[in-house]
Amino acid sequence: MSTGVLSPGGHRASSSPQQTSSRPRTSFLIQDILWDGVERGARMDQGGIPEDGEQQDGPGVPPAQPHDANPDAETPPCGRDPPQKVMPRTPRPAKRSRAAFTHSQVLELERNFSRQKYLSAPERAHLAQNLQLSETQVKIWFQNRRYKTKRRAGGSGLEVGTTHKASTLPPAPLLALHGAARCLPCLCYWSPAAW
DNA sequence: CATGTCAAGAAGATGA
DNA sequence: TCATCTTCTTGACATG
Repeated sequence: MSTGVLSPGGHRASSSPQQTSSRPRTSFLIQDILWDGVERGARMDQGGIPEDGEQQDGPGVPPAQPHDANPDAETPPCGRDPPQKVMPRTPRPAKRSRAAFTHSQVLELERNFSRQKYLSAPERAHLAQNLQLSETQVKIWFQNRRYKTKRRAGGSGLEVGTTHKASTLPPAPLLALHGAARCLPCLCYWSPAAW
């Protein structure tokens, strides 16, 4: 990877249909990870979201202190951001938590994504730093975003809405939405169905 | 309660 | 060998 964007063709496992043989989903691994989450459970009460030790990039241990850890996180006007859902406090071993990125974080991510679908390591690092997220989170976010885009747009033309019915949207207007989001505060939660 | 979304986990594939 | 990719699944949440 030199500088610049990783060309999608650079890596990419083409479109090899992976034998989706019933993979033995390993829930235990998650628990394993959350193992120490038990301790974290205490912390979870605070924000509802645990923190994980950041690791360079290693999959497995999710990083970060996203969401509310972001000073940038202005209370979203109408988003689903509010990470502090009054959690009844779970006595049980901390479950896998779902980090909710803040409005501004998502905005920035989206903005970057609309410019480049692939980030180089330096770019990712920079973005992560800017957003106060871990590189892993940024990486995962881009992965998920690409996949989602593909699925949604992918349906475009072909089996639209085989699985989803949200196929009714134009595949691209990320930027357009961004602009709109800036103008319309309530778009902060760009109706998910509209992606 | 059913369904959808999201972030992340995991398996397999690939290029350097 | 490693990092990253794609794809699918899982688990937590949100909403109708």
